Amino acid sequence: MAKILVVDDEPDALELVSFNLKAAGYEVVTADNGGEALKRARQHAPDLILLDVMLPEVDGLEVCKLLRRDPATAGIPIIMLTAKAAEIDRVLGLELGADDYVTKPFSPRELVLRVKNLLKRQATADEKPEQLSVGDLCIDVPRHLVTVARRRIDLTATEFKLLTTLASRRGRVQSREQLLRDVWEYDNIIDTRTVDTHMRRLREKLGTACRYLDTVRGVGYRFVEN
Amino acid sequence: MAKILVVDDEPDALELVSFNLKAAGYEVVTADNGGEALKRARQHAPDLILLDVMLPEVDGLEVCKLLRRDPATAGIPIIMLTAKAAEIDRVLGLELGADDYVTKPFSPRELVLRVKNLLKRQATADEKPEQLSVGDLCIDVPRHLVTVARRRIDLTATEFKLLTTLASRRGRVQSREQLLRDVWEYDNIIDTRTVDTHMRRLREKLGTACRYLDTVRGVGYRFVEN
DNA sequence: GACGGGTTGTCACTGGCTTGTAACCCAACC
DNA sequence: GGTTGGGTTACAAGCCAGTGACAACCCGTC
Repeated sequence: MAKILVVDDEPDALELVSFNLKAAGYEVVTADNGGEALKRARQHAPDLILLDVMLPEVDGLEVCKLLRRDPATAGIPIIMLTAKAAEIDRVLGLELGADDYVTKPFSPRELVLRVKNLLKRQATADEKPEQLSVGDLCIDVPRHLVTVARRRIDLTATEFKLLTTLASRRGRVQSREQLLRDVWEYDNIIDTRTVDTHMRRLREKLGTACRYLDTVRGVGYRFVEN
Repeated sequence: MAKILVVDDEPDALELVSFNLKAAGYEVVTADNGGEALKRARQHAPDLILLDVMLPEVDGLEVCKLLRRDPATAGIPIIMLTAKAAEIDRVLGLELGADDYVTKPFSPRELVLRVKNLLKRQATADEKPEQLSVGDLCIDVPRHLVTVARRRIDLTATEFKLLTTLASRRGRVQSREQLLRDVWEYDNIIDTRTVDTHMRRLREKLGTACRYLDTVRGVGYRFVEN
């Protein structure tokens, strides 16, 4: 199962967390200071890091920053452990890029739940193949290329993003609000027919391949499952 | 609002806690010994349990362990009440999996605060299951797909929401008013036969699977327990 | 800076499906 | 046997997605 690096300078806390993670079936690696943490992270390539903010010498925030800077560890999800809820949500999310945090004192069960959740999110996010293809439709994301039955289709930037967003969540219905958030990056959702219009253009260009795009009345749009 | 099970053998303490929780708007169920606690927990499926450590016969620690072992109650957050702070934080966290503890004597205000906090944490951590399935009926929420015996059933948005609302509260009767609030998001409840009509359409489309939908005369509708 | 092609967001219109309501009927309960 | 409450049928209003048109905008070129 997944390997987790736990970083904390207090032996008791380290023990508490390790015990519970092991009980939940995870493999655990520990470190009791920042330098050690960086070394272990590179060495063991854990699937997730639990990082205490309060550490002697190099503190947790710094460690987090360094982990993110190193390409070898930049992709590893991090959960920060902290005593102060107030300070954290500002600094953490924005500057450092931790993925979640748990405030002390925490219940072991909650911690394990968070770990589980984050690993799951990671797992689903990870499967980001560069090429999506279904039937005779093929989408090459980095090349920004779409083909239907080997014939190239020219899409605009928005159309392409709309298509890939739908295709990457194949089978799941996406509401118009969801699409506006993810494709257009609109925060405040205003009522327009923008999504519909773009779907129409997309379908028109896709020709026969438009059969992969479902409308779910009253809900949104969906890329067919198979 | 949330339902809380309070377990304590001293009537005064029980009364004090109950009173304050009720004042804070919670529904309260009580038990004055371990056996009773286990029974009530299974029976009422509370959202949180307040558990005194010192109980006659089966003590609180044991109750906690047993609650965790039973799948029906394993997911319910537990706050332990104890006189001794020292003993608890190690034992508790490691072996038992309580989520928080409060040392006696406590201020009612603090207790309510802890309860509120834990419920909030729970709410955010809780992931609702994406797929509901009973017998040959399968409901996939993100895909917006319903199948009966592998055959796909086309439902309208309202029908789908009605079905998932009932199915997610399996076994519990939902009044028409409740359904109008949750499915239709109506504030002011007017007396119509809207719910009935939709139930009829839903049953018609579900075919044989309509056996999962009960009518409870004079009360409302229910998705069968199993 | 003016022009032109391409892209994008908004709007009005429309047909069809969804949905709320009323009327009627039947079954269960008293 | 009356009454209550839900099932059933029918229907009109309203909503919703598809569509065509268009103005605003971006961006490269002249």
